[in-house]
Amino acid sequence: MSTSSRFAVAVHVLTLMAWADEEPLKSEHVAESVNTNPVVIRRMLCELAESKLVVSQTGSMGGSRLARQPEEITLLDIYQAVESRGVFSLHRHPPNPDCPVGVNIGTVLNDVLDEVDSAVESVLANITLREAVGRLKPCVRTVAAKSAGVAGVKNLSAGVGAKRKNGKEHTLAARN
Amino acid sequence: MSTSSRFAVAVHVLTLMAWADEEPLKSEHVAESVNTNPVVIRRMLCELAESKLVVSQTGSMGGSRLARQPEEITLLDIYQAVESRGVFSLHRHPPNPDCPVGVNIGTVLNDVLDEVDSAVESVLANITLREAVGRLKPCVRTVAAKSAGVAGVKNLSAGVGAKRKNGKEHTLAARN
DNA sequence: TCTTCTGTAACCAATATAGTTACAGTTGGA
DNA sequence: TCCAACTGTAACTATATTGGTTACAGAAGA
Repeated sequence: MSTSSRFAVAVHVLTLMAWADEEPLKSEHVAESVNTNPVVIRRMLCELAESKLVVSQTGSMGGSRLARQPEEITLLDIYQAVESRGVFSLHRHPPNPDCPVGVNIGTVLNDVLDEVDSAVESVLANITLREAVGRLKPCVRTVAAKSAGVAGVKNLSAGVGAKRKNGKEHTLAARN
Repeated sequence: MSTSSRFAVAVHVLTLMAWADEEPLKSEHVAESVNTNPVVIRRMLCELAESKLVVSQTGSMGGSRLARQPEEITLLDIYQAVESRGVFSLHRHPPNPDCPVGVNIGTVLNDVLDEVDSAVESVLANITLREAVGRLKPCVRTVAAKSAGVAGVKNLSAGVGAKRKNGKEHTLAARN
C-alpha cells in the first residue's frame, strides 16, 4: 500500500543515533548505513529536527544526535514526524453527490479510516526507541559505532530481503 | 502515506451492490457513482471476483452483484482483495550489511510492521459490509438504486472534501 | 582563512495509480 | 441469425509521490 520507506528510514536513522549514544553522527555516515544519499538523510533530519527528535550542528565537527533519551521517543513520535497522511486515502476525485451512496460514503469511510489510524498509532505509541534498540541482536554490540564512523563500508550487496508472515512485500528487489 | 484510493473505491463499489440488493449493476453505472472511468471499475471488479466477493455476468443484461450476503463480507476481505502490501514498506534498497544497525534493523522493523498490520486487520475484520451500509444516512434510502441505475447524474462537482480529526489529508483537491 | 560540516534548491529518475481508447468475446433478444 | 449491450483486457498516457543527484550558500572549528 505504501510506496514510501520514510518511516523505516527514520527509525533506522534514530536507532543509529541511539546506538551512537551522545556522539553526533554525520549525514554521510548515516547515509552509508541506510545505503542512500546524504542529502536524503539531511532532508529527513530536518523534519526530525522540526519535531524536536534530533538536534543538528552545522560547521566543521558538526552532525546530528538525539534531542531526548531513547526511552522518551516512541515510534509514534517518529511516524508523526515523517508521515503526513493516514494509512489510507479516500477517493482521488469526489464521488457523485447525486448518488445516495456516493454522497455519504465519504463520511462512512472517514470513520473507518480514523479507527484504522488510531489502531496503528496505539501500536506505535507503545514501542520506544530504546526498546527498538534492545531488539537489535546484542551479539553485534562489540562493533558499536565510534567516532571513526558507523561501520567500515566495503560492499553494499545482499541485505534485508525477507518477506513477512503474511506474504506481503515490504522490500523491493536488491539493487541491480 | 498511501497514494492509493483502491480500498476506498472497493468499499464504495461493494456498498453500492449491497444497496442494490440482488440487482446486477453495470460498470458504467458504478463508475458514475464513484466518479471515474468504467474500465477502472471493471479492473477492480475482476480483482474482487478473484477473491469471490462479487460475481459478474458478461453479455447483454450482464453486470456484477455480491457473491455473498453483506453480513458475510468484512472490510478485511475487501482490503485483502485490493491491497497487495502492508501499511508500510521497508527500505527501498537494503541497508549496509557491514553496519551493526543496518544488518539487523530489518528484522526489528519487520516485527513492528507485522504488529501494525495485525492491528489494522483486526479493526477491518470487525466491520461487515452490512454495517458499513447501515452507517450511510438512512434519510436517503427513499431514492435507493433501482433497475434504471444508481442515480441520475447531472453534475460531478463538490463532494467529500472534509479533513479527518487528526488533520491528515485523505482527499485530494477537487477536480479542476 | 581554510576545511568540514549542514541546509536547501533544482532537477531527474523510478514507481505506482488512475484515466482513456480500443477491441475481442459473451449473452439475450428481435 | 444477427444485433445491441455488456464484460474482460491490452496498450498507452497522465499524474503524483518518493528517492537520488548535483550544486552551492552559510556555519563553525582549527
